[in-house]
Amino acid sequence: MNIGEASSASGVSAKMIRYYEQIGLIAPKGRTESNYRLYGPEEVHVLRFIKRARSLGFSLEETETLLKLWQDKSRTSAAVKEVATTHINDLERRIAEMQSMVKTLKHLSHCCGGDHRPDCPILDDLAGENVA
Amino acid sequence: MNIGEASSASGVSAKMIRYYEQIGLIAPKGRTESNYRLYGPEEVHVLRFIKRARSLGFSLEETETLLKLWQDKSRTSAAVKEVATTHINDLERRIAEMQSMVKTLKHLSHCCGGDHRPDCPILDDLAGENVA
DNA sequence: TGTAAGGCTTCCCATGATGGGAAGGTCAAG
DNA sequence: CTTGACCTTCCCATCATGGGAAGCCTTACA
Repeated sequence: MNIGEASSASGVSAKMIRYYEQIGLIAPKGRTESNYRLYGPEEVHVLRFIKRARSLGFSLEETETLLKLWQDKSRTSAAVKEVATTHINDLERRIAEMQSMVKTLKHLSHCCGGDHRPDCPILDDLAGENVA
Repeated sequence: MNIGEASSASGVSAKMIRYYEQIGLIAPKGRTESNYRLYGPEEVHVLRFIKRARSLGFSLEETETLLKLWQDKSRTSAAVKEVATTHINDLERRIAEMQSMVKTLKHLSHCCGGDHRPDCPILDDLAGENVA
């Protein structure tokens, strides 16, 4: 199967498949005489794996680690769990940061008239004027 | 004041001050004979404004909008509030996405032994095997 | 059989916000 | 007068993705 078919079978764009190949994540099974990349069901499976990992927020580097663990039959589930746990902690840290932003912004918005007048506690806060 | 002083007075790195200048966010008050950038308290105030906006998660583009509104004495607070509201919605959407990832990952982690054995529901999920 | 359409190749560029670092000019203190 | 700390511009890297050009290949149809 060509790259276009592998793309629609996996949901990963052809552009990305080539990029993943470039960074060593996945190689085509071979090439045709005319240099077209060739993929089999194995490769599509790997592409789906990558896509699922990305959709759970894993970086490509983490995804590579997970992929290697997947292919390593002598892995321990502890090793996998550690990658996941680290990622969960990272996500939770970022969520907390954003929630803090939202909290501040909602407070400022609540205090802002939102009318035709120029007075605005949001701008006052950004300008460092301790009004709100 | 030179860029170094403006940097420590505002908390924005010299590198970033130059970048913000490049994209048209802030210009130095002038230059010395030897081409050094010169800043006054006004400019430091603007830099602090930018920094605060960034810390609330606004993009540089949104920050530019807010900066223009700040400097426009005939702005309406409604215009400012709209920028903030859009940003809040964006943050909340991203928070929800990440929370969904965390939820899934926590479930998978919970089901994962985390021991010396290779069996791992996390990998099974990534591989598309509907085990967990 | 010729041609047109669409798929494939590689290569370069852009994003957003930030940092690293080199090469070279400037300033202030000793 | 030298040294070190500052400043200048310029280029490169990050992370994951997309856009697009130039050129080759394949397939389908007239």
